[in-house]
Amino acid sequence: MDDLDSQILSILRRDARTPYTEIADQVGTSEGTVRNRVERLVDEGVIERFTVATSTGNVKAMIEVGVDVDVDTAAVTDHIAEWPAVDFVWQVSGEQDIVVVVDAADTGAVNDLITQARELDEVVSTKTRLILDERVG
Amino acid sequence: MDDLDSQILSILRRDARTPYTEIADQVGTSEGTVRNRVERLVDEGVIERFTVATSTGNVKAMIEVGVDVDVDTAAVTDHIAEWPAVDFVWQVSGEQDIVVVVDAADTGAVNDLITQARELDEVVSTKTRLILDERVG
DNA sequence: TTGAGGATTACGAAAATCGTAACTCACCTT
DNA sequence: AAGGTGAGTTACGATTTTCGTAATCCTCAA
Repeated sequence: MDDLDSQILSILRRDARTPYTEIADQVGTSEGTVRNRVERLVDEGVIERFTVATSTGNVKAMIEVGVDVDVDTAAVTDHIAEWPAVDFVWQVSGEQDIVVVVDAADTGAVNDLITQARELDEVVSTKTRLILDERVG
Repeated sequence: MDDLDSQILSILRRDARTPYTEIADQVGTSEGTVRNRVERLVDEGVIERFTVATSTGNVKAMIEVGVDVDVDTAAVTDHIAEWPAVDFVWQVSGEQDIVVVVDAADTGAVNDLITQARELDEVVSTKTRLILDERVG
């Protein structure tokens, strides 16, 4: 993972369909080198997979969830990850324990998810933030 | 968004680099149709972008950033998005204004980013949470 | 200096993409 | 019913990208 790898990754993160030839031009090397490096990054698992970010709706939000101290946080995390419209579920350090990133059809759907979370016995608090805008690094 | 679109999306989610020709074979149509539909899905915003899921096997964190009231939050957001190791930058509602999701080499690199953020004139506060575990929905 | 191993480049063949024109088909209008 | 319209699909040649492989370059160590 040197500087060249990082540059390639940052281009692919923005658009994973950028041709090797164009990446090569941008980072100042040859198509073959880009190809070799991308293959290596995939082998090493640095690139997990090529995918599409879909937005079924248009409201994104972060829901911070607090759970009881004696709860199996990982189990709750797994459970929530199964819900529709959920992009990520993170176990985090800090006041709350779980952060759920959702991409819902509308604010109503976000609200449904919050309600659903609050109804879990393990959950003691939620705090929601709408994501107003997103930039990709 | 009919059934054909869904099939195409599900193939792209699995591997966004699947050629149109192969998708066409799998869903029983022509390359041109797949191409038209993917283009339409992109135009409609259903497909936000083609990207790579990376796991540098390292330290992920959420950095919540508060900025001064009279600051152009969007400009700060754009600026931070350029930093290395930054996955997303979100403008959010709530106490803080910006959430930066980073995937850094180690805790030291996370710390560097926090320092870098605090050094911006516009930034008045930061709060960091390590992401201990991630599930995808 | 010499050799080895890994990374990079070069290049032709194969494959995919792209632009565009022709075609199909459902739906309207008269 | 005939004719027209427009969205979606197919066809196909030109262009671009990918892919396999061989040659070259570089660095390090013996």
